[in-house]
Amino acid sequence: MAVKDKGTEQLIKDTAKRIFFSEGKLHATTQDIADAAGVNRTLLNYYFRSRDILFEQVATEARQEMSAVLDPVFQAELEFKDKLEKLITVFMDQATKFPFREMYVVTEHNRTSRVIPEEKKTMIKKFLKEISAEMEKGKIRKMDPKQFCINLFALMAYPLITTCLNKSLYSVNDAEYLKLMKDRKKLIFEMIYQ
Amino acid sequence: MAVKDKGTEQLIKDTAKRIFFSEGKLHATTQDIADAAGVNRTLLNYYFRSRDILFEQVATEARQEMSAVLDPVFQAELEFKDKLEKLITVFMDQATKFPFREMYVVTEHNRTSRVIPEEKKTMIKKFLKEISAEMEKGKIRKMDPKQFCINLFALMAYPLITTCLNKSLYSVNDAEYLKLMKDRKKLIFEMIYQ
DNA sequence: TTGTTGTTTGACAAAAATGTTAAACATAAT
DNA sequence: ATTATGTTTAACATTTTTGTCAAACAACAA
Repeated sequence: MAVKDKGTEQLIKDTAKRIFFSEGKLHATTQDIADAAGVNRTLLNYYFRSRDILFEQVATEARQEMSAVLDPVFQAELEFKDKLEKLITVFMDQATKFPFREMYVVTEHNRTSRVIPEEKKTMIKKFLKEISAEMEKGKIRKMDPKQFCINLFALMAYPLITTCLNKSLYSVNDAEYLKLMKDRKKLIFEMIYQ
Repeated sequence: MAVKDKGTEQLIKDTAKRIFFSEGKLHATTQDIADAAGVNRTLLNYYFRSRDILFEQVATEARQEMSAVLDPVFQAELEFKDKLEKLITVFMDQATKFPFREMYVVTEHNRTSRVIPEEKKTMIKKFLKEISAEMEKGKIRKMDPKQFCINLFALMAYPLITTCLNKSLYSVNDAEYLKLMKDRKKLIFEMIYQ
């Protein structure tokens, strides 16, 4: 029997997150999740009433977990350089564990066109200002600061979403690809800063 | 009634591609597709026998269309600089029309771990060699050429997948985002070359 | 006209996925 | 031992999605 330390409810959520965010099986059924968790499917209904509620809760927690990790970095009182390094480290560690979590949020956003809270937008605007300031200092190539942000997240997120495909395309094994991803932290920083 | 010039069979495939690759509705049912095409759902079975066959055919054609557009550029006898510019133009035009086509191929690849044909790998190896040569010439920052490739596709593909989310996050409208994407062609080139 | 072919439709059947219920079970408190 | 509480299970019901089929239809040839 699987580990049920934190209780069945938590086990079910953790399993759903693993299937969605780590394995990228976006079409998983409740039966798939129950099987992977080693529990009776009925328990998903017992704890979450319905599939939709479970999925919504998982999506909500995904957003919260991302915010909990990223927001403190965005808002930290750090030199921009240090903030950027921190951001890259933190984001890529997360994206290594849960490469499809952002993709899940994106497709959910497409489906529901959920509203982004104002404070989040404000936070981003402040970050964009910091980027602009850094451009003035000549530390970053001049461009629309939004482009800088878009570049940053593209460079971090995309290679982990396409891990499986890339390993095939470039004929590298798991260890080699992991090494590539590890090296990227420094590489991305050097690419966009100074 | 919708345009059925190219015949119902083609209309169904085109509609499926639009829903999957342009709108990013990866969970679409046969009924969704039939409705969007304005035809009776039974016709999907009449022309394609089953949902799986239709979806597989759509995936196969997606790969073929991407190859048909990209391979000639990869294999063209051009200065690396020109090849790179061409690649960016061609890829981003495609990705603008079908932002989720690559994502579809990726998730399909995850599901089926389909084998990449040897000639494709060979083509990529040759491209990686060209990248190495360009690094020797000092035209590209030195790094593992695979990283260069990964960077390139990340910068091109990701912003279009996350269009909807980004428009919300950065508070820009459709026209402004389109402009950003248009400007990216030049921006990406300048970022990774010279 | 009649027959032939391919296409389209609605009614129905089957399969897949989700939801509900009552009963079994475990555990601890009384 | 009994009751109470929360958890788990199997059997069943419902809903959703997919597949089949016979009949209707259209266009055209004999």
